[in-house]
Amino acid sequence: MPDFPADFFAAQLRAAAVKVTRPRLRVLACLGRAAKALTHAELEEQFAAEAAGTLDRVTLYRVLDSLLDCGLAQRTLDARGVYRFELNSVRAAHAAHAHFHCQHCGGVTCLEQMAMPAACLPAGFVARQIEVEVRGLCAGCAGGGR
Amino acid sequence: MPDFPADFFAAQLRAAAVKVTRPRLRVLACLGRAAKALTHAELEEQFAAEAAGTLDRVTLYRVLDSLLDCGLAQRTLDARGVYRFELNSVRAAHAAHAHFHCQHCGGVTCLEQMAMPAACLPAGFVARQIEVEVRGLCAGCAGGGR
DNA sequence: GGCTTTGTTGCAACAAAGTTGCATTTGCTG
DNA sequence: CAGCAAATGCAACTTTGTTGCAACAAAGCC
Repeated sequence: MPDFPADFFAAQLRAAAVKVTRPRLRVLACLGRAAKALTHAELEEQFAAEAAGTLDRVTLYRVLDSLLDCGLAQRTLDARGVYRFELNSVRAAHAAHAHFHCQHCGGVTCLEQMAMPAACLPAGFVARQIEVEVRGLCAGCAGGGR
Repeated sequence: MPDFPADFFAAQLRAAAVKVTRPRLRVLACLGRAAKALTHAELEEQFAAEAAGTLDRVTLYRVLDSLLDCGLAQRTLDARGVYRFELNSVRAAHAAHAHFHCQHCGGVTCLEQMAMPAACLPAGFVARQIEVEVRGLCAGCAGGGR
């Protein structure tokens, strides 16, 4: 995860013609610090632990929406059907390789060595990202469990 | 979509050592009839329209769970993060090719001509299915909108 | 710097999707 | 056909996400 300079996020917000507010900066900082994409609930927890105090549920949803709108963050669904939010810059690195999803323990493993297919689309279609997910059993669950 | 013989589903349930009940048969018949994977809400609607009368929300959830357990159905998340249920036999055909997901209109297109990658896993991992999703803009949205 | 405007925040209430507990009914087995 | 375990239906609840609205604050203007 890259380390972000102090005023980095504020500059990004200004560049996107979006107001620079404390909640937005807090969310960006938190997402920048996180190793993984976070759910709304996880973000809320983080803020509750911070000295700056809790952040309203709805505000958090709306902040995240605004970050999606201006292209700073992206949203994906996890295995439970819950949205996870991630800085776009961080996400780009993860889109580049396949992921393994264990159907038993739910764990996710990066498959960096696996070849990604080339997009082969009908005329007029534009590809922005390709996601490959392999499902099955991880070493731990295949050996012992189920 | 294949056409299922009269007693087909009952036989499948018996084979899976699961009790043959009216709700389960209704759900299987409905899924067998459907062209696409259905959500819980869509199934409920279908049943409300049927002469046999409505099916309890919770019962429907539990019936679907039991069908997942015994391997007759599968569950995936749609773009909204809602579960969609599908007969396993129908689904197998769809897992074999990549899908295109339009980020603008939300439409899904089958990419039958696109090559699927081979799974390349760490030792001990077992692959059961590979899913490839290309995201971007479909012909309609790339041309006109956004 | 103070003022205005417009977008943002926080609160309350709501909606959709899914889960849990429990009493009753139903399918299967002997 | 009697008994039992499993399945059903009902009510209540949890989690996740959304909408409406009044109070507030950031950015621009004088």
